[in-house]
Amino acid sequence: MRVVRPGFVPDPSLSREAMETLQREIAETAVFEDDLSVDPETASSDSEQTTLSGEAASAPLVAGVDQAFVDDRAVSAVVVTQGGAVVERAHAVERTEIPYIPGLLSFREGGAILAALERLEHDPDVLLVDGSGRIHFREAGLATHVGVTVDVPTVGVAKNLLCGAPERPLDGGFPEGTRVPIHADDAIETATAGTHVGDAVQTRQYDSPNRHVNPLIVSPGHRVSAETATDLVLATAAGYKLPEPTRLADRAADEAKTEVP
DNA sequence: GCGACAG
DNA sequence: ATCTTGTCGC
Repeated sequence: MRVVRPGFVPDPSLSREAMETLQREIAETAVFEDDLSVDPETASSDSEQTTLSGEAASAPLVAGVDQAFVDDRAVSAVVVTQGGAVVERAHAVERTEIPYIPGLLSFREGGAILAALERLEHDPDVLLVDGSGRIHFREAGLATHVGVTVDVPTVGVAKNLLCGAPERPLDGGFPEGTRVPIHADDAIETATAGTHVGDAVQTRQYDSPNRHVNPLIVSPGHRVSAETATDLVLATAAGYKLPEPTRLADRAADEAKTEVP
């Protein structure tokens, strides 16, 4: 897949000020409503499906994107899946020009991700990106930045909350399938306080008391609503905390990392 | 000045 | 994210 909005390609040489200005522009362009060809119910694990009319329908292409690092190099891996099966894998290695700065992650990792996406022969119907989407100070997290730049539906899947107010405390975890709404707070300067910007999602939980799994933080990246973003994550999770496409991309990045000079 | 902060 | 063995718990 290709860049559709060249002006949004993350440029690490920009000043912090310019980066933030670009993010506000990206947020205005982003669509936090459903505009995708994926039905979460058919996104899970049985590859070929059948429609009500008996027509053969192929499951949507759901891709996972994740990065690994080796010194000043970022390795971005993309794994495209369809009904749980791997359709294609691609990865790219790019130098990181700036350090990790909360709120500006896309300017550090975005370039490598776009490079990996451009090597894909199949265009995913939706991308699960590691990190935040709309749950961001200017509603332009990594998932949103990437989604808007290539104009593909994206979902942000993070392990920690960047900002925003959970409807209930997230400590201790919840039963599997639980979703706790996260609302915009003062830290999210571009949204009206109270706006539903994402969910804490419990994709997995231990049976007994003592130990517990923390929920994932899911938010819309682009062309996906908060509800659908969570539906997709729950539908593609298969017994583990991370959704399958993300887990696959995770280890693909680690493998690729091994072969980096 | 203090706090808060994805990967 | 990354550096890393054992260890606690199911």
